[in-house]
Amino acid sequence: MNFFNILLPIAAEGIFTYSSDNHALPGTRVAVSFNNRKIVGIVLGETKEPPFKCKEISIILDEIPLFDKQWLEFIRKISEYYLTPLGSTLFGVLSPRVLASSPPKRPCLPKPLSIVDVDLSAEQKAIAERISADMSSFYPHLIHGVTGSGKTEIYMELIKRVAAIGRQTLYLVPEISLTPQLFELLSARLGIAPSVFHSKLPHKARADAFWQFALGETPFIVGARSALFIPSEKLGMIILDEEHEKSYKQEETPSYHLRDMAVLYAKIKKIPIILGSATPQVESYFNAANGKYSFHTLPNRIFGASMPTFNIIDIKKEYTKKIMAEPLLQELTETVSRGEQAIIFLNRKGYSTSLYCKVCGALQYCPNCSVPYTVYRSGRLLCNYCGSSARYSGCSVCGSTETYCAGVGTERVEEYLEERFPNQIVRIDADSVRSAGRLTRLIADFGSKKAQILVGTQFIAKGLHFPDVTFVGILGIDNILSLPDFRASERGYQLITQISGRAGRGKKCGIIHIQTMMPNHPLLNTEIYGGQNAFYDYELPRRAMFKYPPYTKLSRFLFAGGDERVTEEVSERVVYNIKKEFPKVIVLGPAKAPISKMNNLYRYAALIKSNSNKNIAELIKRAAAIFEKEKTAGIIFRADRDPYYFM
DNA sequence: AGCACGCCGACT
DNA sequence: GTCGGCGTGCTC
Repeated sequence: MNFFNILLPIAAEGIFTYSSDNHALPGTRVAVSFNNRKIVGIVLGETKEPPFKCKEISIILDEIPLFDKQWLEFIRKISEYYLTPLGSTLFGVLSPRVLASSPPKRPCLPKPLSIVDVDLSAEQKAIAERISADMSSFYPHLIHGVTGSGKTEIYMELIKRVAAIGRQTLYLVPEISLTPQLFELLSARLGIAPSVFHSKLPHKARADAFWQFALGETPFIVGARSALFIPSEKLGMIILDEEHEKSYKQEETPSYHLRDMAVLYAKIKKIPIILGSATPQVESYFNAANGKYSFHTLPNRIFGASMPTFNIIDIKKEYTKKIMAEPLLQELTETVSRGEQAIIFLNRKGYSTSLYCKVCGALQYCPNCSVPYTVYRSGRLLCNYCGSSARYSGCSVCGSTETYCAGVGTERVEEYLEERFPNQIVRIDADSVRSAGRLTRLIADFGSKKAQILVGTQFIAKGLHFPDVTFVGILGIDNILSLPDFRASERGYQLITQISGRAGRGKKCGIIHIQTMMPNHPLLNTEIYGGQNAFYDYELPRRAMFKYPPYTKLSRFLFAGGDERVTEEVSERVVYNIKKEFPKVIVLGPAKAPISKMNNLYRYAALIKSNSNKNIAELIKRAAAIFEKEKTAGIIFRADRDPYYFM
């Protein structure tokens, strides 16, 4: 009888011993009975007979190990870095259903399509050459290319070169359903229907795509976060586009950042990784500027399309309940009458961000969270944090039904514009694009010029290409710049640059109109947008001065519990001890989190700043141990390494 | 994670 | 008197 350590995808350490008469190599999948249910796990290795009786492996599923040593090492490193138990890590990176799926009986080779080649520009060609000079070692690259500079064409060229040496490319994008235009491009350049992988696919399709890539039947796969964890022996390159996207940071356990994990995996696999963005994250820019990544820049748009110009509209003086300032509306009217198209950006969905009682003035809050309800045109109230919804039946304080709305959302902008430009409005936000088909249709409507004006949230900031858009209106920038987050400036910069990138991609040039109450805010100084490095030259010294990344490493502790006083006390005891034990580390807090109650749990947070990664793992482990000792029932502790969310 | 066991509130 | 709420604990 042989004994094996099996890693199971469960929210715990997840390593259990099972026996078998047969032999199973590390990395092979096995089906076992666990707590009276059937579950598929991964063999970690052989072990000696344990002092307790153990169950037998039901079936060994693979002849050859599906997961190689490097993959297992990768998962271990993630578990160590984010201080997440190994089983939870496995559960979090690979869906148990995919893990349990079997390879299709027949290989499913990709369908060949006709190829449409383009000539790369000299700049594009030079970057492709430099990157492909060494394809067999770990080599991180950052391509900093302005919007419309043709980064994607470089990726296509590299995918071809990697395929030519019989290896595969993993192409990671932030939100796959938002890039319908990417599929056409990939098909046209590479001559095969791209294989895609993301968590919204039906289970069967997801399993098929997983196996297609794992078995090396397709030269590349386009995927969202979860695609990084498809094992592949022949993996030859990773591309991670829009590397600055904050959606790459996973909020669920393990709370990893996909960029950091992709770089780690490339290092383990000894392959090149290409990060691309028009607005790299400050940390990535810093890494590239310091030679940790190889730095490539594309300063010009292809086909000579010009960069847009800015128009800052100061609404301080004429601030009324008007949704758009008079000059903005006028410009919009002129744009539309010239037959050109416009995009209006606002980062708030729904009709209005707050509902007040007209009689007693009370703001109507979500009953579970310290957050005002968002109002929808349909009359529903919805909490964006806990998901609770209600129909308004009167003020929660005085019962009156007379209300007024403050704070504008995309639905309200749509309504406002619909009155002025009937049948010319398309709205794209998380509510209007519940399904991928719906999004494709809305994009097609705008692309075919059935509608002249597109209103939307962040959804419209990336990737879309409409040559006739010459007007971009940004309404919500003040909300973003005022967030209590050290990345607020960076977000503002990225958003303005990315949305600007939607204008003037054709022959005509575009104008970006920014409506603001803070016209003197440094991020609205157009010099910041005048050169590729200007923002970073402004931001890096500030990060250094206030001891923020990339100059320090951050972690965030969050304590949440049903009893406010008890939660606060526990957080104080844990943080007090940590401060005492780690005097060299800066610990801020604990303090009430900006959203002080969510889902009926009161929240306290602390921020840890340290000069290096060195002590952090130890510090977090200590904090968890102190918490275990100090906690009372019903209190949760979470440590988030490299946090991106501070609410 | 799931699933069982276990102890306190509103119903036939 | 029971149904069921989800808090705690265990799974090789």
